[in-house]
Amino acid sequence: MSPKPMTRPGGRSARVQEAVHAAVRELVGEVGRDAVTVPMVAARAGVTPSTIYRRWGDLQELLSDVAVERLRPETDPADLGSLRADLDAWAEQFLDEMASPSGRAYIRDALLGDPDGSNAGRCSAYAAEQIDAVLNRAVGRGEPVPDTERVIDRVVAPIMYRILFRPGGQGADYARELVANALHRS
Amino acid sequence: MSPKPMTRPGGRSARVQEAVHAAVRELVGEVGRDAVTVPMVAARAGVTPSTIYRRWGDLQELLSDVAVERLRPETDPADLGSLRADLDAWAEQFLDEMASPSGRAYIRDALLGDPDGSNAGRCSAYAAEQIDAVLNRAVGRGEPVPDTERVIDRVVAPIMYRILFRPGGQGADYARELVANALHRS
DNA sequence: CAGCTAGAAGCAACGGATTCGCATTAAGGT
DNA sequence: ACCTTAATGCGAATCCGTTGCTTCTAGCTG
Repeated sequence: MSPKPMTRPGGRSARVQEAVHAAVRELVGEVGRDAVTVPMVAARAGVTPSTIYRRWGDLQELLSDVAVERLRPETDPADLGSLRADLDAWAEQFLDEMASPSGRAYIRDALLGDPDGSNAGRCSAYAAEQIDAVLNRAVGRGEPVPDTERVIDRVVAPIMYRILFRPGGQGADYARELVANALHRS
Repeated sequence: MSPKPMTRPGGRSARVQEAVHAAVRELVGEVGRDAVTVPMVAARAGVTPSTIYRRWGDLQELLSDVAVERLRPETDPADLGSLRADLDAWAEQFLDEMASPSGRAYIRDALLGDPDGSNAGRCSAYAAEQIDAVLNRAVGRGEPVPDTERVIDRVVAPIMYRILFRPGGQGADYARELVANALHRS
């Protein structure tokens, strides 16, 4: 949960971290992402700026940290009765959320302050978990299912690539087409 | 070639732009990307910081600008006699270049300081051009070829996704596997 | 070819972000 | 309950980023 290994997770550190995260969320909503500064966050969180610089090192790393938390899915994928329906629904929702202006901003922030790629790795893990849940349900139904990696390569990767490298949104039909390709002769 | 429309392409502006770009390349190599600052670049380029801020607005946009130029492929894809061989070779080289630490850094920088996504769009266009060249050659040979979009979705997107979101490099065999999937029953 | 115009770069000063050393506090273990 | 040490608070010094104004030069016009 913390960007740098927290050797002492107890009370105060956790409180500070939560206060800072909350302050970032509030301020981004109030003054806009580009206007947020470290001293501003520190004041709102009741903390000194040096604390933030020491723990996160950088405004970008802090924003990256917060962005990853907002990219974490809150609910399990819906169960619509079949693998195809579940994947279609999940891919459409994923595309919608990620392609929205705020979604794009969070993705960019998450990648931005992330020298070692660990935050990006967490985003990828979230998607993999959701897909695993869908696939495991399908296995329980006795349906033939593709590999998780295959779904990531065929559905998640193209969606993210287009969002990042090809401004100009894609529709829900594109998501369904990708799902069809992923399930084809699985 | 310039981030903001250059209404006066003549002598001085062009010289300044080239000097600044060269300074960035040198400094990134010398002190590392994270240690580069605008005043540093300005001093090296023999320019005042305000000039850089006015033309690029931001260190990130400047780095993005330089990164895109370094991501531009210098040579056309090799002609090895068959679509499969050409695509294999291209995908392997692409993966190699992009997955290297400096490649990752350039990709991140290109995406980073890019509010409107135009730099990212250029990167995508570079890859599309290279793929088009390979596919057109194959058409000339009478080979059946997949759609460019299909190759992007099946080969380029997974590679970029893994590089960006899954630290922990992929080998050349992964690139070949993706190409095989893209050509399968094309 | 000379003068005009406007865009681009130089200059300087201000405000704020970032860093650093040192004192203080509070976890976690003994 | 005490001790060790990580983590935070505090304040000063530094450097970056920003802005208004001036100067210069490229490109146009007559």
